[in-house]
Amino acid sequence: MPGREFIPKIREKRWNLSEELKLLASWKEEGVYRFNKDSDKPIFSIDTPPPYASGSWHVGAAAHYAQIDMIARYFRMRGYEVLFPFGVDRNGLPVEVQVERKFNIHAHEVPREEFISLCRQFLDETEEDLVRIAERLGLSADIDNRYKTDSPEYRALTQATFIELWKRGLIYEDEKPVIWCPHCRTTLAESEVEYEERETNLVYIVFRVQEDDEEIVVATTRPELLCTCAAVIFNPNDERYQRLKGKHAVVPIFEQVVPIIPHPYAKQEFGTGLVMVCSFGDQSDVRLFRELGLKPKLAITPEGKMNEIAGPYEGLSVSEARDKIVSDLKSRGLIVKIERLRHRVPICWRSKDPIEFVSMKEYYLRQLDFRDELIKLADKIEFFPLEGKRRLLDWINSLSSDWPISRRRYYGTEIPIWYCKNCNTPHLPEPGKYYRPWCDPPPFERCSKCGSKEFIGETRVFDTWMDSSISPLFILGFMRDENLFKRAFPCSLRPQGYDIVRTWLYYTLLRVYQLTGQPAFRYVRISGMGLDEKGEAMHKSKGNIVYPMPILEKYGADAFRFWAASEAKLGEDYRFSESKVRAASLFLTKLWNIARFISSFPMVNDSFRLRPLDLMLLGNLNDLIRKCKQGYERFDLFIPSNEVRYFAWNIFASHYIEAIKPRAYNFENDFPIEEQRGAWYTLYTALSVLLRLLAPITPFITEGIWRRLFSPDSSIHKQPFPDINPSWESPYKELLEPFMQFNTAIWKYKRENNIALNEPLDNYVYAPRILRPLKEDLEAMHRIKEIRFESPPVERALKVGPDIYIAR
RNA sequence: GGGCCCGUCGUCUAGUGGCCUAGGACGCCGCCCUCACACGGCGGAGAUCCGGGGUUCGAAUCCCCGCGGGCCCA
Repeated sequence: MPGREFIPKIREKRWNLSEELKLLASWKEEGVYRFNKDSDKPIFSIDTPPPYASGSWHVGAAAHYAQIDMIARYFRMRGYEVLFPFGVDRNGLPVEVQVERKFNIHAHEVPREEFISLCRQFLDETEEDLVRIAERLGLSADIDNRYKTDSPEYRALTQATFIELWKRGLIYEDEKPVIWCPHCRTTLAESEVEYEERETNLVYIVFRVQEDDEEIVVATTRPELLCTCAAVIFNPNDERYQRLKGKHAVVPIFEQVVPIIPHPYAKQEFGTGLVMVCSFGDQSDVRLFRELGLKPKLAITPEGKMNEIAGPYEGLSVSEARDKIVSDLKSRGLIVKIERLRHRVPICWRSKDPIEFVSMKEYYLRQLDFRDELIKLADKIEFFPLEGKRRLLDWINSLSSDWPISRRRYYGTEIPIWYCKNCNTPHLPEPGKYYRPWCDPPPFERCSKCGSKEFIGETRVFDTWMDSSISPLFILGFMRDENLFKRAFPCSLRPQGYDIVRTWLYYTLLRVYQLTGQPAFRYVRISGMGLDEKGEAMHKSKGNIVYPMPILEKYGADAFRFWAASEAKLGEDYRFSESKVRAASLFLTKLWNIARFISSFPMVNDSFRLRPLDLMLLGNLNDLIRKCKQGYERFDLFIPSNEVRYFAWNIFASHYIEAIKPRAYNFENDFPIEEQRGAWYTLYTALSVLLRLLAPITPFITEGIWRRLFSPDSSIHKQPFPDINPSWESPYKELLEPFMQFNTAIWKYKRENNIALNEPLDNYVYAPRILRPLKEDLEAMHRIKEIRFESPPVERALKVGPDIYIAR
């Protein structure tokens, strides 16, 4: 029985998943991925999105982090010192909303300390969950030293940057109508507003024209705002209402007299074509008031109730007032009709309650002045894919007000200001420490203006994006480690989803530009969203979240990671599919068995001679390296994962390995020993390349094979990424296609004629001349009596493939 | 209402004017334990390239008009 002499060094028939856990432990121990800030290597830094600790990851999010890890690993193999931090975002409204729901409380009804500690507890629990998944995924990030955006160090930096911007005059306080969430009781930024289709009533209300007592009908979705109505408008092209121009309308119930004005905002098809302008039903009301020079009256309190301006409706909630006023109008016969209407309602991104406009004194960060500069700045950053930049520019162009950065909430970074109790002058402390003005003693002796010794601490906190938007500065040591910062800034890569371009990306570019005058990043990678098996977004409320842990336990991190790499073209949404994870694990088994086969032979480095068949493979291996590198460099893992899978399985295993078996075993001594060694050399060389091409994507199994076959003591993750080898280039490269076609043709013929693949083929086979250099290999591989490279005898030849014939 | 993006087998995708009677992977069907692998091999079915019109000797690929989906702004 042949084969006895060659026993595979790898005994197991497949990769054992429990080895993943052992490797995790040994990597940790060996510190394979540790960042050395004193290294001479160029630094590649990644501004990893700090996951928000208010919920666990679903498979889509886990896939995103796995992708980022692959990029980190690639650049490490390319010789960069990779700064791959891991942070957890813990500030802001989202956690407060969750805690309020969980304990059924309202933040403003509980002592502040108590509420904060409930938030912290909640965050600690979910954070633990995130960390477990991150570790199991094999993220080569510095998870143990993870940063938290609510740590004193981080918050001190947020405050320090605020103090800096304050000094530069970029912060101002202003009382004006703000976007307000009555549920969260806080101001919101434009970016925190979402829109949702909802059904409401469109109420047709009778107004009287003051000049001639004519009755006109105005349609509105916000009848409770009648008391703030300041004008009625119609479209300048609307023939029906030209006669009203310059006249005045009397608002029912409240009897205020308002001008009737032609304005293009009024759509002729909407309602009656007459629209009332109130302060404020929506954003366009705000604009119209400004444009028409009207004086706003705000009738809604921060609690979402009507105030004294609403007269008899004072104290009612918005929706109660709406019902009440409709029934009052009805009893006076002032309602013509009520229609159901579906329209887009602006809502709070967290509580999903409709937003209102209330007048509030808030701090603002100037951003409108920076629009042109930011648009120019975007050109200095490379976007992958390019479309991500469009989203950013669209958003910058649509900004209409400065950024309100103060929030009347509790779980956030405190605004570091004390006010003189006597003259109210704001005092800012020295940057560098973490300040809590609502409970800390003021760090001032006396007021710089009036000398008073008493101060009142600010109670508001920052919009959480004030924290998140300095993440690249934080990780690079801004204001804390100037050496590192000088070397590493701008940050190399920002990876993120397209859903937070207008928030995280925009605010980061704005703030980093204001603080440093430079683009925050060299590259921005914008990925798509992970969807469930049906292609729908995963939401807790929808109950369709697929959690990663069970998948990781069942198929292993490598299979999951391979799926994450191979499923989504960069920038496109991707669906989760368990069967594709399983398919990925099948490929890993295939890879394992390729290695197992190769491990039957000794690794050789000399006394070998390559045959054309070997050069054919190696030449194509060069092309593969080229393609993979290009993919990695565009941060697109889809390319290397699919290219390597195809090459390893459908070229290397199916065709090359099958073809060199007779030579690698060489039981009949058909080949000189140097050529046998040539096959061994090629097998190991190809495997080494394939493993290293895949190492960033599937770090576990590649490491497992690497340590068994190549180097027991040193990690594959410390190896250089494969380079093109010029000596592998040869014209034999072109033989690959015809070679595979030839094999397919013979296999098919044998099968159709009930000849086992290992049985001899006692016919002459005619093949295209180009294959002549492979004659001996092909004859041995298929056990063909003889291959001829000439025209076949027409009458007795059976065509089995392109230019391939079998003589009968 | 305006702007931008997208639309290829059931699913994910290749494709950037001729190599496409559209390639691969998963899934599906049939046959086969061939000495690395049955978590394997071989073969098969499966796409009028969203619809319509045009440019061109030639279009999935370029242009126009629809339809559908997404995002942003009104």
